[in-house]
Amino acid sequence: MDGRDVSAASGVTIYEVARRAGVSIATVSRALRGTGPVAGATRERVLRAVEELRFTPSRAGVSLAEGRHAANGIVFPNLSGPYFAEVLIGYEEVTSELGRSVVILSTKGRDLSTKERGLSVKGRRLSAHGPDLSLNEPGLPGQGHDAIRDLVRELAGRVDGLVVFGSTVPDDVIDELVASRLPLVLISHAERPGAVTLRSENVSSARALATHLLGHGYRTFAFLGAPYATGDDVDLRWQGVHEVLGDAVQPVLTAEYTVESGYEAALRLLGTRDRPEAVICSDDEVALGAILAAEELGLSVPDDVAVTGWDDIMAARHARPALTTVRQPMRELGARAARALDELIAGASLEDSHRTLDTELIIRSSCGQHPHEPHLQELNPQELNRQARHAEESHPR
Amino acid sequence: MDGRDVSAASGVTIYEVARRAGVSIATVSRALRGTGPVAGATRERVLRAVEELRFTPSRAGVSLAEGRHAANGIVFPNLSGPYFAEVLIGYEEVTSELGRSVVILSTKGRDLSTKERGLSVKGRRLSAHGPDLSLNEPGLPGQGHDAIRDLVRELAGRVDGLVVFGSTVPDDVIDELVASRLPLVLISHAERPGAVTLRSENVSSARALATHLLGHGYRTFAFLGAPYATGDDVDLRWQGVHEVLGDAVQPVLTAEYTVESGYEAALRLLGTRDRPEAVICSDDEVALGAILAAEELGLSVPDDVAVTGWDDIMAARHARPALTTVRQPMRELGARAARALDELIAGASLEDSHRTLDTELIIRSSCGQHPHEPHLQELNPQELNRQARHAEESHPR
DNA sequence: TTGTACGCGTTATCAC
DNA sequence: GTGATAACGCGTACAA
Repeated sequence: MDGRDVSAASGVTIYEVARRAGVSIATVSRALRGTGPVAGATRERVLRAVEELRFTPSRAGVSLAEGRHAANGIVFPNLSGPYFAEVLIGYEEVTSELGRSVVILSTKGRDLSTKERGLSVKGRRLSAHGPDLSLNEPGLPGQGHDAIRDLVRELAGRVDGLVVFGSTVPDDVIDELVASRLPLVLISHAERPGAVTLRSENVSSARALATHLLGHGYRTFAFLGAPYATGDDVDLRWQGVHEVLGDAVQPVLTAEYTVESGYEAALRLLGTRDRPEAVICSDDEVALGAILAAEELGLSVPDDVAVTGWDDIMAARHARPALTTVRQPMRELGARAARALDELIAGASLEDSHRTLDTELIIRSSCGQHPHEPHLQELNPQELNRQARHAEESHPR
Repeated sequence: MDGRDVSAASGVTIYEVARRAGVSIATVSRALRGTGPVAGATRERVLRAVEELRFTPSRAGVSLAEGRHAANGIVFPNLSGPYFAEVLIGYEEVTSELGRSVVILSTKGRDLSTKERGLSVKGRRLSAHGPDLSLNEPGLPGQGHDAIRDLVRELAGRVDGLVVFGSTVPDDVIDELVASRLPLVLISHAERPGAVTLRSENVSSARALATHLLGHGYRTFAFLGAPYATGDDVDLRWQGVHEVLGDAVQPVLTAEYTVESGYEAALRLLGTRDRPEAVICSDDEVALGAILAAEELGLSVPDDVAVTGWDDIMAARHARPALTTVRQPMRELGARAARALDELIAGASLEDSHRTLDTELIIRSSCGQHPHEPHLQELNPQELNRQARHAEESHPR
């Protein structure tokens, strides 16, 4: 407990350096950060003293004096699975390139509690069936809510700006952050006045995907996923799909966005005689689970049932059958969020900027043999002409 | 650039709260942190003022005054692939539970440059063949080295302690950290005086794995991996394998520990007529790549060639064939590192503590039909009795 | 070119 | 129970 050394754990202060170099602390500071003039000889002495004493400026001292942290934060729900990790990679890379540290916060299973979960169908909401969706230990309502609020406040206090994934932080906490004028970028969150939002496109990609499946001749569908809040990615994907397929698609909820959850839900869904011809999954991990379930049930994908994913994670290409999916630029999402945040911090008033990144429909074999385009046209001409952008196995990056 | 508000971006200071509540800043501080006595009525007024002004103590001010950051750091090479992400999950969870923030630093492709890469065979080193292993843009030697040093110093300056993965930070930088008396935990790094190290067991697990494969009757082997520094995990795995198999195992280097790298290297390795009967991979991702390569070449796994991995990532269980591997407790590794670091920060002098976590040999189908134990015994009795701990598909966690 | 002195926002030690 | 006030380590006008 001699921990009174916030200065890089070395305890050496600028005063000691100054004394050793025979100058004032102002000169040391100038010599070190190149602000203001310093005579060559003086600089030499200072640098030598710094070297000998292994001086590193105390981060807390610098932050206090500079009025900034030189650190940015990011809030995500978890790191299991490739999606958030990929976004984080892009975010960390750019942020660190900009000379700022990265502070992370995972909200894990902490419940937002005030939200109702389900899929919205034209205003109404379908409640979840299947396993109990309360992933948390039973407790007072709002418990996780308050815990998250505290954690986010703590984080907000030590960074110059924050990136927050949709559905990880209660909206009133978001509002609080906006009100505090903390530079804020929301990823995959409904647009919000005062905050910059960024996401990959969902609705029209979903329409294109659904249309493609119609072209295969499928007529009964299930949408497999665990949607959370209105306006989040999966909710939008559902909307796009539902728009094209109407009552032909049936929503089925999983507990989480994981392989295991997808497997379990698909096992139930495909175990019945009136199983759908195609299962559109909220994301690749759920889809991989669905493929496993089909295999378990002795069903062939895509002959007995077609399966599609979303994201185009690494495993999607390596799955058997290779997974038809919608590729979204995960790393770029993180990278762009980092840059937008940096601009905000620099003072840019790009508030109320809402950017959407393009996606790409990746047709592989899990949705069946690819019919000729002309055939597709017969089914839904105008829809197809507007959207469908495909790519056969064009390598990412 | 009105950024002079390091206090949670709100700009409200303890002085304003004090004035509004009609008390001194000392009382505000006491009321807020429960140190020292405060009259009930006074406390009420203070708390109300805090609420009304939305006051949050400036993190920089607190850090300076308290002499600590309430944040811990972690340095890893990258986040692509499940391994480091899983360790980070465990680390973040415990650290955040302990009330501390998590600052991350990814060294990415930055080269340590002074290291020679290869596999050590009884003192000698085999240089890498295959693709050029310099993953970086050509540059001055030591360039990445210095970049990492600066980044690590920066990180070290804003945390109370650091967890560092082996082979991500040059040894002299590690020594510098140790010398600065910054609480430090090294994961999968050779033991180092003054630093706590933590890792999963490698050598004897590798021996058990090799022994198991011998039991299958295989007689020619390849060890597929991209070893980096002496004493890192893969180096130890190689040592264990080599100890049992001797000249029957041939080391083959990949460019990275990724599916792609494993695929490419395995494609070359298995494309020849004298391909090994079994490929022992440094980790699951490389192994998944090897399986893909075999498939590409029309070879059956395990009938034509056996493949094993290491780690037991999620995909290992779902691969086809399911991957025989060595399970290591990735999340627990991160969690334990966090706890050890916390103890160090709290003042515990568990320096020179070197803990090794147990692993578990997971036999699945990628190494062939499982022969009866008695048969194994005939081959290498004493070796087996000492080590082999198997488990058939016992679910992790 | 260099030094002095103040401010950054808290915590904590004393007196009162 | 409460209030001055001295650290904490650094950046930077301003003066010299």
